[in-house]
Amino acid sequence: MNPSIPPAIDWPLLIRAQATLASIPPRLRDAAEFMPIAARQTLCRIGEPVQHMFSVIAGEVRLLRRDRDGAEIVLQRSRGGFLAEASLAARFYHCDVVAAENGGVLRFAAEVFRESLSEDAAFNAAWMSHLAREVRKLRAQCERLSLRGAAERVVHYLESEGSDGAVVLTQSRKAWAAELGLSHEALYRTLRRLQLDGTLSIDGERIALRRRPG
Amino acid sequence: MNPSIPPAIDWPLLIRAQATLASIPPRLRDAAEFMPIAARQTLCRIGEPVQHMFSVIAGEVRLLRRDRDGAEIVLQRSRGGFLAEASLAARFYHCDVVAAENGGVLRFAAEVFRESLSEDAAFNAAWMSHLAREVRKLRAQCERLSLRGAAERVVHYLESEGSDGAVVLTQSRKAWAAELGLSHEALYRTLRRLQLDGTLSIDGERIALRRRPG
DNA sequence: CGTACTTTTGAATCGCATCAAATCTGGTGG
DNA sequence: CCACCAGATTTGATGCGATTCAAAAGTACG
Repeated sequence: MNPSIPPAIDWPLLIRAQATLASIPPRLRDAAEFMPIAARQTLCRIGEPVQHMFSVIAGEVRLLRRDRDGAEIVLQRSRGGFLAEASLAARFYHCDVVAAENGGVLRFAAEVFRESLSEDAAFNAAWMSHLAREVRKLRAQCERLSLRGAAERVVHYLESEGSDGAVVLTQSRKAWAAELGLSHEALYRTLRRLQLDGTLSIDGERIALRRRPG
Repeated sequence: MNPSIPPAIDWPLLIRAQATLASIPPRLRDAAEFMPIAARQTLCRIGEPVQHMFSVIAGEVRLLRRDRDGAEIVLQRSRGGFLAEASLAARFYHCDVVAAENGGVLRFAAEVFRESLSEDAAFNAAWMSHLAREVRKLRAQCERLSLRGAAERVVHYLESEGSDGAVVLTQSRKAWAAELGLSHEALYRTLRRLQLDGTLSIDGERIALRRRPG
């Protein structure tokens, strides 16, 4: 909510704030740099050699690719924690990494990061389960995009991404529509329809699945 | 191509045959069991406690989930190497694992597998890059499913999964259609159209993107 | 206070899903 | 070896739902 750049950095606070960061070994932590970022700022581009890993501290950062028409496709959104995890094992970035709003990231040298993974068992384990979580999330996303109708995708999203069938959107509905593989008009109409037929309860940014009477 | 069950197992051969298997530590290798599998055989079900990791040696094994209509959604296909990697970090399977054809898998006790990962650095590194590859693959799949038209998905598949724009299908076109999020009829018609307009060259199971004269 | 973007609704169009049905294929058992 | 069967492949007709184009109203931000 506060897009301004922190004047001084409370490291322990920042680092304790996120699960994976909590297990970062001291050596890697000391080698990290805080980087304020502005909306639309590009952190790295597809094809560039991998030199850094990023962890989002504030704001939102996205992994983007573009189709041949130049239309953006969002591959990942992060509002906290690491992103572009797969690039650690690659030589070149396979996506653009772009800030969606003002905020800040921690920047780690890829080389030091890799060394830390092999030296610190706890960090290694945390990273591995982080990757596994990412795999599960992506599988859920693929499953959702395989569904035919707009309504089915919305419900699937609430069931798999929400807690107890409810989510508080952290993005515009337009952006949500893109994530669901729908036009924004289709999403608006679907939400309206699901609200009217009693499937959903919508209160501002909070969208919840109503328990079926059956 | 040979779905019959090997009478005796040439371990070194099998294990050297696959990249990730090559770095399996001796202890884990010795604890592995070869398991012949028949088409449609279920290796594990969603919700069951995770007790084994599987590596496909012959045939094809799939990760499935079902929507509420009971229609299958294929989350992963493997014709060699590990699958359901994310389950290693989980307590319960989050998908069904089912053989698509006759073949065989190696079965590893999950507990021993986890211990080996923490004890053997080379194996750990191989597993990590395996996970990273999976993440990239899934992102490509999501990107593909976000594309509007059938033709665009086919072309994207050839560009991202094929070598130099060409693939040799290892599955039926019907199954491919499901993977692309299309009905099989739509895929047949799209292939036909792309072949006629010169975008594709199709020769049995080999499907290749023709170089544009532009 | 203006500008850019999101949200919302309407109307027309198009592509894909769906249903139907014929042909082809590989594998099974008699 | 052939008849048979299940599933894959292929083509046609139809309808629906999502996209697209258009435009108005609402909202955030400098």
